[in-house]
Amino acid sequence: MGRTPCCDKDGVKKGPWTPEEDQKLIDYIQKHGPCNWRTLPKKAGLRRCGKSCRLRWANYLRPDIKRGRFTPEEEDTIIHLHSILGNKWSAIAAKLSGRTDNEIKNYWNTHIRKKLLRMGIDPVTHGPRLDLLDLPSILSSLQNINPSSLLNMPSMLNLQALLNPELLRLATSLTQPSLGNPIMGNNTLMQNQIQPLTQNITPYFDSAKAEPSFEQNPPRNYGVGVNGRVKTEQSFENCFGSNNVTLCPSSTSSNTSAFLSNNSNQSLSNGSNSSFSSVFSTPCSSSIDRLDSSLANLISSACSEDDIETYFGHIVKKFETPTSLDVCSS
DNA sequence: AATAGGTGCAACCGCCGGGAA
DNA sequence: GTTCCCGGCGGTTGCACCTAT
Repeated sequence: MGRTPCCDKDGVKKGPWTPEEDQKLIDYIQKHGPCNWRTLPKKAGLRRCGKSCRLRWANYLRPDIKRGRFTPEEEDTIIHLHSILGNKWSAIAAKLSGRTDNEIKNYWNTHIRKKLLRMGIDPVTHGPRLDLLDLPSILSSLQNINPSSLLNMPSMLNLQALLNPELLRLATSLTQPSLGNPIMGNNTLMQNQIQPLTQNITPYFDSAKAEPSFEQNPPRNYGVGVNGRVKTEQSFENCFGSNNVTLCPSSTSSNTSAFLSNNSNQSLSNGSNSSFSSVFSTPCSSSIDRLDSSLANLISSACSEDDIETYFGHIVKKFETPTSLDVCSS
């Protein structure tokens, strides 16, 4: 049995609200409060559906609604929350006082979404646009890594004071045989070595300190982060520390994809469309020297927390996604 | 000046979950 | 346990306005 309509369709007005209708609704709610939307229109003298009244009140007439353009801070908040919550507009609206879910949804679809697309960022995953990536070459180059090199992983974990925790997550993900990881297979030795070491990781990265406003640290431009803000020297020092790392601003430097497709031992400053890349300077930290060159290059190729997180997030996710073969074999 | 295409946003639609009967 | 109602949510539509040609 289907639901009965929320209102009698006959005689119910649709379309834009007139100022008179608005006033009737406001008057009624101010007098009686917003209760029982189904019966409200009749009592208020409106030829409208109760749902329409609720929407009009919630999205337009409510006195606590903030009008006007979204501030950069609000935009940052929306992007951040969307990366966590997805299209949960009401949940996002709950964190932004005075903004409605409808308003945020509209703003996302008309402004932020397009802005992210222009920046090469997938507005759904908040990772790089997969339609711009040569994913097969990325995956094939990863598969070319010598598995024995990953035995140095504990050394890499010693870098936790320097490196982005997302890199750490990547490294540990690469060693998870349970994820159908094509590199490690069922290497339980690796698992046994890595698992204990990853128990007590305390990343240096402090998201509260990352990416301070451009106004505070304008001098050097290291590219644009996911939220569109310009990364600065200070923001990277906040992420990685400044002792062993030199960041190289570059407009045409290699991105992770291009680097990985080379499966390289090379520096990364050639030919890419990445908004940011950086390389470790020489001398590298001694810890990095201890790593296998393939893995070291994997790490050094992607000092941008945004780049590495998004690129490898996709790759790891790819590993985690069961294929038809996986399903058959299990 | 005319008009086609793009943009922004209010409003609608269909579906869902929770709770009352 | 089932049915029904209500409020709420996310996706989509329609239209006014803007911009480029």
